[in-house]
Parts: sequence; structure tokens; C-alpha cells
Amino acid sequence: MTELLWGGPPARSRGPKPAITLAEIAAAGIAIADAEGLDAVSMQRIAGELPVTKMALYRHVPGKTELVAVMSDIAMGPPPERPDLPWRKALHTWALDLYDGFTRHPWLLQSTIGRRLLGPNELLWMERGLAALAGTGLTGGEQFDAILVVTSHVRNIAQQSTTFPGHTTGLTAEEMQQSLAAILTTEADRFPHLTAAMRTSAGSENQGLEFGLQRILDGLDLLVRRRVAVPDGVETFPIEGRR
Amino acid sequence: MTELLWGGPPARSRGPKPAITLAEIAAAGIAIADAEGLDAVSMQRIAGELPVTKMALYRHVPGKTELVAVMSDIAMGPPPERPDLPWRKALHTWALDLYDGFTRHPWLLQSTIGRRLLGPNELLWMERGLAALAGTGLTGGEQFDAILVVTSHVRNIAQQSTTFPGHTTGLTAEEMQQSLAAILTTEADRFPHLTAAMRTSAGSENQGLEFGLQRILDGLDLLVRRRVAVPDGVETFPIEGRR
DNA sequence: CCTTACTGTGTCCGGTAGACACATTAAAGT
DNA sequence: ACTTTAATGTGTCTACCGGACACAGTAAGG
Repeated sequence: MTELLWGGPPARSRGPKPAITLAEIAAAGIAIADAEGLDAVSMQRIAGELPVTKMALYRHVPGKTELVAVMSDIAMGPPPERPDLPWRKALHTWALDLYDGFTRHPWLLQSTIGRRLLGPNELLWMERGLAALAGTGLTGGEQFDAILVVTSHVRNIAQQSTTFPGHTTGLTAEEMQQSLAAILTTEADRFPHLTAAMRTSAGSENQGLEFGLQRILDGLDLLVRRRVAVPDGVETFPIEGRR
Repeated sequence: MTELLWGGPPARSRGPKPAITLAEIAAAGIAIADAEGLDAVSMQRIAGELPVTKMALYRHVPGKTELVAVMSDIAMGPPPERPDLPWRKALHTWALDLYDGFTRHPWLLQSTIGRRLLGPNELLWMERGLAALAGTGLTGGEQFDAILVVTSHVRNIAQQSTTFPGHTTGLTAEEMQQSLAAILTTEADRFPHLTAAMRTSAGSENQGLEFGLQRILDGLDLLVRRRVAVPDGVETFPIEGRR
């Protein structure tokens, strides 16, 4: 499995020339997932796009799980090159780049959840995120946690704002808003704060990405300033509300 | 569909007495999902736990999607009652309560993604989260965005730390750490910051929940203080890095 | 030239969600 | 009390899915 993600094309020896390559299989899968969603990707369907039958795919890939992992790493691609910037701006553009990737391939939100083997591109994204934080004085663990919280936010905003192609069980943002409004007309007394918040939130959609990002960066900034003031990492200024 | 989530038991008229109720179906599904994961939940399997056949379930539920929605809202349950607290402590305990729910029913992380119809319990969680922020001077939209970023963080931490029962395609945290270390032994030069961060992060696992939570709360606190200073919401003090 | 490793194919299995026709049940209307 | 009618549960059927496995053909190495 690690070989699939990290190894190049396998050394060929005897036997018939393969009619297809792993890269072609992955490309076909990515095309289907982009156009019709991850649920539309089946071994049958992929084979239909290639000059082979379903079972031939298993000569190149141990199973669907592994294939999706390869597809995911390829579709994610490496992070775009960016000039060196102060950590905050660097992490900010990193987050926007990540968001871009998820909107280009919404199915990545489904295929890259949970603990799994990481591919070279995914690791490269992580590397770039950590690079942004390298000079901040945060410990390694804190750096990991920091890019994790940024990634979480980006993922969930993308999850919420993206429309999934072919995903039958998905409402549009309007349908959701509408059904919520309908419920609140009859149940307003059970949800007073929700009702109130809805009234003062009209027209302020799609601000979620920047809003959360700025809060997180503000919070990180506070910590970084403390770390710079006390480089050995001892916590000197207890902050109200911190455990 | 809305009736399934929000309506009580349907008014019965003619016909045979139903052998099962929606609540019983949902309870059976929840039991299976808790024990063996969401993937183990099938109509066949649920029917096996009840004195009916698979197709009888479709008399009570339009499809599996809707059934999982009902299961999810029931399993999530209402948020626990908490005494009134300052907004930061209130939101903090709210987040920990949410985390608790996700660890009790890990499959909720799979079943409550994306845009979907919201059930009464899910809305009650939202109501409580907004209630915590009611006195902060944030606009409705900002309140929504704030609880969204907290929820995202809690979800992703739970996703990362929870072990899913029966989920064959899931590595343990050790396996993942191990494979990462193995890769870095041969590819260390491609990922210098990653390698460095790994060295200084030994033993600092499972701090991610509190770390991200405190950063987010710190960031929100900054905004709230600005809002209190200028109650009409006009941004008077431009903060470095904010767009 | 023959052996051997490798590729692609067809068949088969157990599983999934759901459509649909059918018999049965029990309440409502007469 | 009898008939009508709406609702319930069942069994059968279709169209998929991932994958195991045996088999035939191909091309390179000895």
C-alpha cells in the first residue's frame, strides 16, 4: 500500500505489457468523482472508461480503498508555490489554497477523513503548513495542533458551502435555510436565541471562512507573542479561561 | 421527511396495528451503529433485530437516508443542562459536551456531515451554543460562524482520536505514527519542517482539543472585546492581518 | 525453444437499497 | 352486523456493489 502511494511505476519483467497504468486508473477515477461524485466511482464504472474489464483493475490495485487513497493524493496535488511571508499571512494563504483544492475536488472531503496512510502530496501540504509556523517559537506539537485546527475549519467550511455533484442526499443551501425558517415559524419559542440570531444574520452568508480563519489566527498570534516573550516555553501569563 | 424528525407518532386510523414503531427501528439501528459502526447498519440487519422483515421497515421510513437522520438526531440527544456561565466558559463546556457526544456515538461524525435537514436535538444544540454568545455583542451571523468554527474543531478532533468499531479501513494512531516515521527515515530531506516538528512533539499527543479550543476562544475574545468597546458594530480598531 | 512470470477475462458469491404485487388486518361508513 | 377501505407485513425481483478464483494468452529470460 505504501508502495502504491510512494513508489514509482513498478519494475517490469516478463509477461504481457500492461494495457493500463495505475496513473490512468486514478485519472479515470478522478474524472468520474469530479463529475458525478465519489459515490459514482465504482470498479465497474472505472473499467468502463478504460479498455479493460473490472477485474483487470485488481492487477494494479489491491482494492478500492487503496485506489481512492491514490486518487486522493493525486487530486490534492502539491501545494502551490508561494513566496516567503510572515507566518500569519503564510498560514492564511495556505488555508485559502487548501480551500481551493477542496472546492476543485469536493469528494476529497469524503475520501480524506479519519486516520489513514498519507501520500506524498498530503505530506507536502503538511510540510508547507509547518514551514509557515517554523519561526514562531511554537513546539512541534503545537505546530501540528495549529495546522490541524486550521485544516478542520477549512474542511468544514468547504463541506458546508460546496455543492456535491450527483450527491442525491444533499440539500442546497437555500433548501436548508428555507426548512430552518419553516421550522422556526412553528417552534420559535423553543429556540429563542436561534430565532434572534437568524434575524440579525440576513445577507451575511459565506463569511464563515474568513471569520473563523481570523479568529484562529488571532488566537495563534496571542500564543506566539507569549512564546516570543518567554522563549523557553514556560507559561508566565495565565490567561483567563485557560485550563 | 420533516415529519419524521419533528412529528410525533402518526395518528393511526385503519389497518393492522403496526408491529414496530419508528422509535424501535431507530433504537435498533443505533445499537448496531454503536457496536459495529455505521457501515454495519443495513435494512436487512436492522430487520434482523426486530420481529419483522426488511421490507416492513419501508412502511415506517421512506429510505435509509431518512432513517439515519432520525437515528442521528436521537443518538445526539439534547445538550446537557448547564448552569449559566460567562460566555467563554459556557462555550467551552458546550464544546466539551459536544465532544462527549461524538465519542459516545462515533458514527455521528459520519452521519451528520454536509447540508441536511436538522432535527430538534441538533437545533437545540445550536440554540445552546448561540445562547452562550447572546450577550457578547456579536451579530447573528458572527454567532453562527463562531459556533461553526468550534463545532468544526470538536468534530475533527473527535474524528482523529476516536477508534471506529468495525471500521476495517482504519489505522490505529500508532500505525499512522509508525508509517509516518518510516517514511521520514527515507524522505527526511523532502520534509525538513515535518521532521523537525516530529522531534519536538514527542509525548504531546491528545492535547489537540484543548489547544485549538483555547486558540479559538482567545480569538473570539479579542473580537468580543472590540464589539463591547464599540457596540454598534463598526470596526474602529483595525487589527493587523485582518482583511 | 521452452519455461515462467505476469496480464486480462469470465464466472461466481454474498452483500446492498429499493420497487412492486399480494394477502391480511382492523377501523370507518353504512 | 356487514361492507368498504386504508394501512401493514411478506416474498419476489432487479440492479447494483466489491471481490475471490480459475483460466487462457502473452512476452521476456534462460
